[in-house]
Amino acid sequence: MARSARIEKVKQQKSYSFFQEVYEVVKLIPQGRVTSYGAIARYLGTGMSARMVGWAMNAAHSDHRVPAHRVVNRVGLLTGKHHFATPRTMQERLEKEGVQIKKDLVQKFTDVFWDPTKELL
DNA sequence: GGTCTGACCGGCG
DNA sequence: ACGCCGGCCAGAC
Repeated sequence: MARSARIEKVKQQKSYSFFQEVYEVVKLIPQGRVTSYGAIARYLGTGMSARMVGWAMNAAHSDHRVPAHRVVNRVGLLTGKHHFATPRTMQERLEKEGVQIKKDLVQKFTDVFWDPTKELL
């Protein structure tokens, strides 16, 4: 097999498993709760690379089984709303689950926050 | 190769 | 919890 083809395969497998790990965690977020990119990153052991979790969400865009709207940034801001069908999709889905939002900010954030490192084993 | 850009985060003021 | 900064790392030029 050609060298470049092998590298491509490794990269695909790497990103595949990383995406899958992220998706599995996101799928476990209960309705009406939210978590943050950094919390997922810590849970997966990727530490400070929370950006990669956000990057993984871009790929999750196609997968409707992944409730990406339940992932916000560390202060409860809906930073990913522009990546949904419309800029209001994310907020509407959350409000339908009972999450209060004002000015793109999740209200009672500490109560609604779901930390995988604490809730999962 | 360098350089820039993010759905980010922790620390500091 | 506002604002800035340095760190993070994959992808696009």
